[in-house]
Amino acid sequence: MHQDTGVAAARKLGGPARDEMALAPVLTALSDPVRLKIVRMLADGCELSCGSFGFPLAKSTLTHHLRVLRDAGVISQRAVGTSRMTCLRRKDLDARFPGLLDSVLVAAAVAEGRRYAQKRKGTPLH
Amino acid sequence: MHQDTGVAAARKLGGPARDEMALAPVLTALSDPVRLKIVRMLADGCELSCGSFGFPLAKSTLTHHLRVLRDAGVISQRAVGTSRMTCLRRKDLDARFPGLLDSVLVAAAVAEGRRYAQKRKGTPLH
DNA sequence: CATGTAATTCGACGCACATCGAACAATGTT
DNA sequence: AACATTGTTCGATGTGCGTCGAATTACATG
Repeated sequence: MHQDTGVAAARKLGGPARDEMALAPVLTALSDPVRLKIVRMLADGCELSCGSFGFPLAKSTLTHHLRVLRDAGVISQRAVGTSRMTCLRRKDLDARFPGLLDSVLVAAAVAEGRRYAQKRKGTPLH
Repeated sequence: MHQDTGVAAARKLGGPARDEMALAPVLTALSDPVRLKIVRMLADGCELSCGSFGFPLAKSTLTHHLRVLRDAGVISQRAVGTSRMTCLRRKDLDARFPGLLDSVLVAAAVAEGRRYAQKRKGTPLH
């Protein structure tokens, strides 16, 4: 089958191991508006299927973006039926790059003119 | 023929105003290894001339990278003799995107295997 | 088995970017 | 004035990325 080809590779729908996550790919992944939006949608810990994002994009384009995020280690995906559920690898990200994801999420909210209601507890939005 | 986005295109050497700084350009600027290195070199508040970076790059390439950083609002430059002194716009960055720069600097240090010696004290040098 | 749904792979296209060298401009220095 | 130092601007080039549509795989269900 397919086992880690040593460096990089990022096989297995899971992406790189925590220690193998590099900074540049993460920043590159987050620097695209579409991908940043994806990350923001997943920020509350939910799992979404590819079709649930609702972007006006070709499916192949979405697949591409999700692969960039996955290869960088930002998200992970698991197969459920014919779908692929996507979620943030928040724990790994926070462990590897403390504070980075949070500050990017805050910055994204700020840049959008909104306020970041430090959720992650009682307040369920949408 | 080079860009001039029309929207506040960094007309003076100072780059965009604090409120006009956007997130994507900042992340894009930081996602390049050369530019990230530049930012790290400036992280302690020092001012550096273009020649002081010591990169094995053509001067025009360095100019390009500095312009990307400046247009994003990450650095500012001022003319001193025949040199251009470059420094981080830390205050503006921290005000606009709280925690972002610090977490990126920490992440860069982590990704390099080193430790980040939180050398930020209350002393506003210069 | 046939049909349908969900997502990936596969070119292909256009644009943006990192890089370079050469020419230009601005500012010292002799 | 002539020269040296420091950066910028100007093409040019190769690579990578975002986008698409069409073909393909994987799974579910009639």
